[in-house]
Amino acid sequence: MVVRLKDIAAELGVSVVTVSRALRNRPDIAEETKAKILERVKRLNYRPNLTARSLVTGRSSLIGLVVPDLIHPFFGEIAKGLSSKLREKEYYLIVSSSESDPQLEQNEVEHMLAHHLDCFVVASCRKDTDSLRRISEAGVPLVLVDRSFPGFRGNFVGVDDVKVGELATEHLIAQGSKRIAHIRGPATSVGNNRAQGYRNALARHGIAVASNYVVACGEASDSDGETRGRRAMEEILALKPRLDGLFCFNDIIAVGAMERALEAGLRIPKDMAIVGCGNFHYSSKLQVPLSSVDQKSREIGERAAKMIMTLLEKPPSARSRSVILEPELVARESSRLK
Amino acid sequence: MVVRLKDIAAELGVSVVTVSRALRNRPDIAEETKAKILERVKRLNYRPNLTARSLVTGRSSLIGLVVPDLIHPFFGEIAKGLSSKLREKEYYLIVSSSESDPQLEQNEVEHMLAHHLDCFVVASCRKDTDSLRRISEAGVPLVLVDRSFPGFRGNFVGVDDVKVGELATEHLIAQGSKRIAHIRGPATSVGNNRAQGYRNALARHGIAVASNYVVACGEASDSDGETRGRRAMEEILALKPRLDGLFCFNDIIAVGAMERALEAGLRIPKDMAIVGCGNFHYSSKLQVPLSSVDQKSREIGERAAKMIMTLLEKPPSARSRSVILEPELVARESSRLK
DNA sequence: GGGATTTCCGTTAGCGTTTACGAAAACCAC
DNA sequence: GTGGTTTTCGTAAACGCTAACGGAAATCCC
Repeated sequence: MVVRLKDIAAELGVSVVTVSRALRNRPDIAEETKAKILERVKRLNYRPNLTARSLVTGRSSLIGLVVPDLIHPFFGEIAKGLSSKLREKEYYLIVSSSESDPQLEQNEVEHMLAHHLDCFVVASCRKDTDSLRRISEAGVPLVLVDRSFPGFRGNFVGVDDVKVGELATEHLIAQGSKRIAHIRGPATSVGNNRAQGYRNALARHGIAVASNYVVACGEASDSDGETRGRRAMEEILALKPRLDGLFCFNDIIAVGAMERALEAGLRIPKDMAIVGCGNFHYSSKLQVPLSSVDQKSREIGERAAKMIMTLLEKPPSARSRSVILEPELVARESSRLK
Repeated sequence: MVVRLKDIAAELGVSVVTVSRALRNRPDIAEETKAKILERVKRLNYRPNLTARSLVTGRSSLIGLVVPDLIHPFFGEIAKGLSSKLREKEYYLIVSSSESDPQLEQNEVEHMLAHHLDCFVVASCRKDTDSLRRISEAGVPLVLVDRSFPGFRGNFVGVDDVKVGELATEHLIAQGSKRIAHIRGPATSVGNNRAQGYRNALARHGIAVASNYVVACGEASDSDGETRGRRAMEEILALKPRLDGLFCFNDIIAVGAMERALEAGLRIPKDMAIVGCGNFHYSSKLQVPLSSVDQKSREIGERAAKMIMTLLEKPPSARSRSVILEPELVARESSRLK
């Protein structure tokens, strides 16, 4: 049924190894026999069994991607960027969603380890670095995306999240907002850094940071991000005097918050200017087009792919590399006051 | 470094096969030795090398998913549904995006075949069935999702697209629209069936179908779906007398069309009621919340997963199975006239 | 208590490929 | 031509695991 090296070898009266050599373009084979073999290979539509190859070479051509959510446009973009670059080198992506469940993430990593992947790309949803450590212990290269872990040395590709917070907040200040709230994300590097950026910007402009201006909305997982945004907005609406600016951890939360604010009769941006983060492709089509800080998701995927390829092709270096991309503000109606 | 069957066997003074038996819970092993082995396995954190296992069993625990676009919420949902169900049986998903490029799809299928996947799930973007045929010839089970091919017998999971067109159009008629346009999709089963449903509904209500009421927008790939929607709307705006209803092939196109219509000064739904398809999660948040026919994307993924599991666990039956899900209309403001 | 089962475990072979090594053939210089 | 080098190919072993078989020990039955 399926053609093997052996079949081609038998047909041509050469050894299996010779065929293998022709296929991998090895130098120690005569041009003439190589041509003969390749012709037959093509005609029989032969494809090497990568499982067998993997077993002996120890390389699977498989890259594992673990993200909290496959639907989330941010991770979708990363997957797309990764996939398109990896394709060129015939690497394939095996994906898993942790559903923002730390235990599930750990399980998935454990299972994927059994497949002997060449590299892992992980946006971890864990508080600790247990799953990352397991990967490293297994000797598998690892690239973190989006979320870094202060205590964990490793390769990383992501955006400068402090800058994200600064950019958004500076923009709100520039537009004239005086009392600016922040609906913050979870206590990950991302959530912390964006909040830090928010505080930096306020401090730089001599604005005192009122602690009740920062509202936590818990794990901003994506199925209920909107609901969380709505709830957070209710807290904000209760504050006196009324706030006039808001920076949200991400666009999903911003959507929920904005909806709630509109329901409460606020005019956006006149009564409250809002900036989100993520610049999801639908953000421009909303009831009030949402200003957002672009996280360069596509580029994160592409740069991660590039990093993987050097990781796998160069001799393994102990040094870990970081790529920190610059975020970019996309101003739309939700914050356009001037 | 990494633990192998051999290591455990040596440590315990038993044969490799015995350890293998304990791991796979085979009957022909004493409870006592099994317990002893499993304890050691756990302590050493052993995981079987699935590559090696795959080579001998011929089963990889890997399912291939080929879709036109990873960002598209529809396919994202399918991937999520698939992944969550497959996880239970420890199958993993290896994904590839064809970027709506038929040649690329063919290449990707060809490459993935080399990985000896247990099953393929494909939403093909080809006009012919060449890539599907290659999969079948290789003896790999195949489940088509979303798009079926009239000439091709095979397993299928999707929504009843004729019904989709009927549902949308009937709804517009019920809302009082008299002259209803359709921005149709590509000439695939999906595009054709939805257009057919549109015509069915009109015919059923004795409304003549004007051929220039149906506007083709070409390959509705997703990066430029909006632009295509805008362009199609321009054609529609040029028609006299002005149309008052529109059914769009999908929500992305609908977004573009709607934007263009609003720019032209039309009020939606008053001047023109619009229904899209796909019920993307952001459709409800648009400038004018968009009515849409839900295609049950999540369920498609889950049902496909279920189908795969019976395909792989039952002895291979020659009969191919189809699961046709019922679409559901979600009416929102863009079509609410009464 | 002897033959037939049953239970348990080991030996052998093989999955399809690559790596390492060695040998034959061809070529070379003098 | 002889010795050495280069080119080209084949043989053997291995990757980590499982399937198939067979044999020894324990158990059973009457």
